[in-house]
Amino acid sequence: MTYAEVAVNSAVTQTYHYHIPDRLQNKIQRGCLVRVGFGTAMQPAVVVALHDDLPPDLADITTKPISDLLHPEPVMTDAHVDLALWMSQAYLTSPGACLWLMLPPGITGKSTKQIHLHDENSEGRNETQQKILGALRETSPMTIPALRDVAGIKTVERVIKELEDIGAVEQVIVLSSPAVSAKTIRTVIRAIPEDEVVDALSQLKRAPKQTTVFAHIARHDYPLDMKELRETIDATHADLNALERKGLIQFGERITYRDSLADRDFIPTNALKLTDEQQHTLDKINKGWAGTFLLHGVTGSGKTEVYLQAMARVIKQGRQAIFLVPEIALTPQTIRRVAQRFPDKVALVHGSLSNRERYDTWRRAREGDIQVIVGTRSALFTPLPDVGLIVLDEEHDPSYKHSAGAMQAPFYHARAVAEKFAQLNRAKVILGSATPDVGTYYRAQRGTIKYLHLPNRIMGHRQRVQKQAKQRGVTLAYQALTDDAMTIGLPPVTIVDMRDELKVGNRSMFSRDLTYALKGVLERGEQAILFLNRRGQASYVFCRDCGYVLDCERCDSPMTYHRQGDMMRCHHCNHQQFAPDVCPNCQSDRIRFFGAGTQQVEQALKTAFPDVRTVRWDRDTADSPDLHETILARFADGHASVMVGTQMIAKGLDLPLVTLVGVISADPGLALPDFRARERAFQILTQVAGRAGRGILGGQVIIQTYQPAHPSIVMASDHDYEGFYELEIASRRELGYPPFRNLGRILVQDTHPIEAERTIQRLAEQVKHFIAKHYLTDTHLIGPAPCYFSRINRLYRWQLLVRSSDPTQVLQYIQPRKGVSIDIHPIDIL
DNA sequence: AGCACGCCGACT
DNA sequence: GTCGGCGTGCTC
Repeated sequence: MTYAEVAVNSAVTQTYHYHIPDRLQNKIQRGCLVRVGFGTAMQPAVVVALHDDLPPDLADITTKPISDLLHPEPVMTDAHVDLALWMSQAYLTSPGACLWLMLPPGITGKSTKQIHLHDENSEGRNETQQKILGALRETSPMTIPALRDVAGIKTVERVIKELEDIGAVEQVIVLSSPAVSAKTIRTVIRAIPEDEVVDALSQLKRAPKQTTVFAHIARHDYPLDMKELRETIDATHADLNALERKGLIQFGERITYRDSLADRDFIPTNALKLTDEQQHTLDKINKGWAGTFLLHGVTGSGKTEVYLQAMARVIKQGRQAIFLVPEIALTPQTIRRVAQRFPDKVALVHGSLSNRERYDTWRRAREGDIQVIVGTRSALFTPLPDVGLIVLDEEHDPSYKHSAGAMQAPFYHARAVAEKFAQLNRAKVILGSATPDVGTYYRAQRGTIKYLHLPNRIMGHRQRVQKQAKQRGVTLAYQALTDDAMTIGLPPVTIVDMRDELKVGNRSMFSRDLTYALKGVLERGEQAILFLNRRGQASYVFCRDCGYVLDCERCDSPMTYHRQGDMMRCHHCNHQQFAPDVCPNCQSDRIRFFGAGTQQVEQALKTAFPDVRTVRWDRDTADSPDLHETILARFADGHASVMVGTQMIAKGLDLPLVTLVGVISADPGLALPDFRARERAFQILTQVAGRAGRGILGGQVIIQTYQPAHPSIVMASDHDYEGFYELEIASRRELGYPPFRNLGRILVQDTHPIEAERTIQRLAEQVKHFIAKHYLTDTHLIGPAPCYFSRINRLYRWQLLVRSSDPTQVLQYIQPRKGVSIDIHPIDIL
């Protein structure tokens, strides 16, 4: 093994070959972190393969040596290297960017270049040179960007090169040391055998303080933390140093981990008794088949208990499990549920951990100290040695996809990556949802993945339920599923046609039905949730009298209103027309409508019911896990009786006192120019509906809409997943959308509108050329057009969608460039 | 990401 | 002619 093939951490798409110097022979393995000279710089790199010989096309190249081994052991397993290389191909991203997903930030340090003043007396030959030398006489060394500011020109590197040639300056490349490392704690331990302790104590008589300290230390035969000794028995440095000098104690170090769960107490729980249905499901998962399962279970059907027991089994086999949840579902409730079942074996991984916490979790996982990871999509890359099971709860959730707006490739989907990783590890994947992604359900129908169904809602165990019922004086109307568990029907859903409300002169945002129901809830001292679908609140136009939505005549997708010029625009094909003054369908002039936010709903509620206590739960009021907990606790404790919120209230909350869920307006999300809009709307409405009536009090759901016949609304109100699926899959088949054809998206983001458009047009030409050259008759382009959200963060956005059996093939030659993102299988096309 | 190379327009 | 700006392509 004399050559190592490595990937550096930059935008380069290739890997490079280096020879292994003698001193590193047998030390370099696949997955090792090394340092190499790359171009003129020093770069950290990961070894992806070892070779006896160079590949033929490199035969006449003189290789550079591997400069250093940065970590004595490989920093990732074979499976992780394989996964990264697969992602690199599947998502058209450099191998380096994929490999670095598996490393904690800061582990490698950064390669920086510093310019030192070498000869004090040298003179610049022109103004620019003089400026640079002047600055360096003030402070040396300086970095290139700093000198660029000083000189006021962009190509400062050239001038520095000239100055280097005349010996005035010197360039030094530094690979800074890692920004994170293990934190150690100083410890002390008794240094003499136990039977000599009494003797030693008697010799310490003249030093009473030392006697106490040593007596304390001597009682333990394991290392004690110095800091703790100082706090508990008031031991000083002097005392300890003296004892050490006398050879009575020994100093040591212990690595400590910053554990984001450390200061929370979890009361261990045992596995719950499964219903027959759950048991059958678990048995199927535990059987031989290594692959993917779809666990389709309505809200409250006990999916989580199945996950936990499947995880327990894997852990018993000495392997590890990963439990992924959507971003907004990473609530204390969820974490507690898992952490209580596997005490001291769980770590939490998500995007807002500090670098230290991330590094420590990474280390602990590598060392086999962690059996279960709970976290969001990036938790997939935790370096567990032998993953046996990956669970994706709410697998349809869009936060599993890292979307292109984020700029940081690869734009992967955690579901696809989890399945690939499981395949490499011979592990299983459980995809759980009450409303599976249409593509996932399609695969289950075709038998590519195994389908498991939990159709019944469990209310709780008979004894607990009966006790509750007695306390509240409620008669039970539920049937027993087994001896222990009772099931409960899904709550009845009423669809309210808001056009009728207008006809009778009700212009408030609450229909008569919803007002009446709220009144009842408040009188009985129960609780209600009011849900507002704010996705796509951006200005679309529809008729408040007949529900008509203006669609593009070419694309059949809703058009967007732009205040500038009073224009309607299609964000698929860029077709424009004037905004109508009257509804083309019913001639009403009430055709513009812009929806309300949570504050307005809260206001309206207080106007209607002056005494009501409310909480608002949306991204504005809760942007950290702690705030989530506070808001939730306020509601769960009964301090408020109505919760007003957006998307996030739809997720896994178990609030038994909630007997009414009101959807203020189901319409906004339906009008988005996104082929997944119907699916998203169905999912969110179904989930919201599932929030009501989880306790003994029963419950009801009221959905307000201007489109009462819309399939997403009707099917959600019937809790009819299969019905919705049949309709949706037929439409996808007809229009050639996933899962029948695949999408690729080129997104251009630029501070300059014209520049953005020019770039996308140029890229579109390249793609068209490629399609023509290869006679790709099954490939179609949608756009280029401005994105629905045409400007985000001061960046103008244009996109081109490629619809094809293999978008990766079509887009593989697009040059990676700043501001251009390629997203394979995008979920976000707005 | 850097950095070299090469083309091009502006200025002396 | 020369200098600096800018686009393109390469780094084992």
